Amino acid sequence: MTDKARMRPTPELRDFRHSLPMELLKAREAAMARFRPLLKEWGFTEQQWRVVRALADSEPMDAGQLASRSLLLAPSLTRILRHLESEGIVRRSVDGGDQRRQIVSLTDSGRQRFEEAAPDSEAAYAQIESDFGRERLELLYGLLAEFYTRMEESKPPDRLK
Amino acid sequence: MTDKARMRPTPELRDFRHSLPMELLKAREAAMARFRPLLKEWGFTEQQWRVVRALADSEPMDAGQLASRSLLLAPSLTRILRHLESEGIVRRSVDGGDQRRQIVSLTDSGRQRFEEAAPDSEAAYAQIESDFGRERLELLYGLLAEFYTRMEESKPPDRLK
DNA sequence: TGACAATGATTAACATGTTAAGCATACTGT
DNA sequence: ACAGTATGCTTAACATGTTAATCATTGTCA
Repeated sequence: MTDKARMRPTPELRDFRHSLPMELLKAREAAMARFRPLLKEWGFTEQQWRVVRALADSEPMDAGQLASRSLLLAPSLTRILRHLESEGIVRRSVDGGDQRRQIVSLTDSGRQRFEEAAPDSEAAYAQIESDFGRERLELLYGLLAEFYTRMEESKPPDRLK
Repeated sequence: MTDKARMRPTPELRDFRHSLPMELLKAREAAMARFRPLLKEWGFTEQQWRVVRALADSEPMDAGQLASRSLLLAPSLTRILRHLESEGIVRRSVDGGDQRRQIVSLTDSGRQRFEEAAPDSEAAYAQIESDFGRERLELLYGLLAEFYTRMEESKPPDRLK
């Protein structure tokens, strides 16, 4: 690790643009640019859509699992569920066995709204796949998965399981 | 586009976890987990640090370039600069040639605070590189760059140049 | 069983993300 | 010079990110 530093001609830092978090952010923004306007048409924010998708995938679910699967922190999820509930998209109830747990499920109307918006979302995804190439996309998925696996192995995190 | 849908045995959507934006987010979170606590020690948020880094890299700069290089939207940058200015970290002045432009530069104190925090940041980056492997990291950088290049080519975006 | 720690969710407070609107300065053509 | 438009930044309003504190319910163990 000092080896690399020693070989540098100057003690300057690496080019500040060579930052992994920023590169990941740029790529993510490039992808989201394909989804955001579309989701807006259907009345969902990016995060609301993640929640609805997670529920549509396997419902019902307690809030903890939901947070983890939709990559949201608890306080954000609390607010989002309050909003989605007021829109009649989700329903909350307390777990019988553990009064602390919230069981969340889609309402009929919620599932319907998901099914309306889903084809557009799928189309955007297919377009990305086509623009970037299926093989390269799979390679990228693999690298990303490998990356965060390594990160979690070598340093104990407490966030976003 | 309908071709692919027709070939599916069931009309179900792909596994909702197989979402590129979410995978990018997970990877980014895994990386940021190494930086956030450290930056907090030095009194910077992630975004404030991006701004200070950009300035330390090439100063002075107008607000437009700064937004672009630190991957921030204008309204966010406005608030962050107001904060950094009140902390005595940056200084703002109007461009002589174009009264609309803000020229932003680091104060001596700002540069000093950057130089204090930078080694920790570099160390965290070196650790990530070591944990994931230099070659794989380079491969990932390349794929990410290729990805957003493709995204920008095939669809005209107006965000985060 | 009764203090005590652990857990699941919410609230609080501040920072940022996101879109649209606003405002001042600069540019353009006539 | 002047109306019209474009540009650079700020404000506004709402949604989410982030950390810490709070609150109720559970689990533990003496």
